[in-house]
Amino acid sequence: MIDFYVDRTGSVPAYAQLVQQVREALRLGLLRTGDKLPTVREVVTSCAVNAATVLKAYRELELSGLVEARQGAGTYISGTLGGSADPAAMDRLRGRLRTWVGDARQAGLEDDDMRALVTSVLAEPPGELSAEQRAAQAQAAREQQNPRSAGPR
Amino acid sequence: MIDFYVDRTGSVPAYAQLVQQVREALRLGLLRTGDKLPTVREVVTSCAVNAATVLKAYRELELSGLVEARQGAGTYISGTLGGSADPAAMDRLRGRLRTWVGDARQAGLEDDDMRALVTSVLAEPPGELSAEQRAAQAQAAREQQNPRSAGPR
DNA sequence: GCAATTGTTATGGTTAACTAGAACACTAGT
DNA sequence: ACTAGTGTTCTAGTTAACCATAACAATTGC
Repeated sequence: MIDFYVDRTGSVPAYAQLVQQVREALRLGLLRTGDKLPTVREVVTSCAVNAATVLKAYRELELSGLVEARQGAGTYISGTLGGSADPAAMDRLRGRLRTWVGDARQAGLEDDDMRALVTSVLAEPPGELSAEQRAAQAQAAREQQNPRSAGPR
Repeated sequence: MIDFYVDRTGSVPAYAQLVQQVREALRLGLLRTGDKLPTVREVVTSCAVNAATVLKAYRELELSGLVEARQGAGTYISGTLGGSADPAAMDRLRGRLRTWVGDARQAGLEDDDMRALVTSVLAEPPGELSAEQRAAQAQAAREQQNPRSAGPR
């Protein structure tokens, strides 16, 4: 059971935070089709928000086909998000990212610095790879297909 | 000269978008002390927002010590953000991240999937559970929630 | 059938973000 | 001194998010 966390100090609407947490959990595989979301009243008491706010979040999720609400029963996951990726590949990517984050922290970068870097790289137009980057990418792809035969790091 | 971009379709306040763009440019080294920001009226015409909105953004930046506004002259960068990291190290980290993003794309991940992964890794305290352990925990929680049925209906 | 639980709707009020238009105050260049 | 460009303030209005309360509707479990 996902448990929500709402931060009212910022300017991010509470309902948007709830929606985003469900979407993120779906992307990470922490929620699957059939899983039950907390009831509206549970979220109301645990997050100190209004029922209409929770309902707005759940309704937005339902409109995008991610959940299904049934009166008297509850709200259940009914869709997927991106999760078409192989869990094992996902896990390898997470491990490499964890290493990268560790190195970045050691270089003095704060979390926000890393987030800015990610935003910047994701915004770069794809397909402008240098030969060096292409080689590195090919090597990494080989390692991902055959994780046992670890090549030069 | 930075040029702002404001998206009014979402629920993110316009002034917050301006602030965030300046902070991000500072973190990436795209803006330095002494650089001039666009004038209030320039932003008003280029982004179709109100002068009060731009002023609110610039004021917030000034309160956090990042910029300095001088009447009749303009608004200038007067502070730094995190960017204490060595530019060369920054470049290396960017290159590695670019490779990682390429591999993630090849594995079928969308940009939002990667963002969720980054958020998740940044949120885990040093020495956190591995992805497999987290998945196992999520599965156990699901089974405890729905002991006999596999889903709704 | 009945009671408890759940999602849903309705009404009204509060607050903050944003917009609009105008005017003011300071500075730099001529 | 003058003009133009700059940041700044003011008043007023619109919109959206959120809260509070209550009632309604459908399902579940006994």
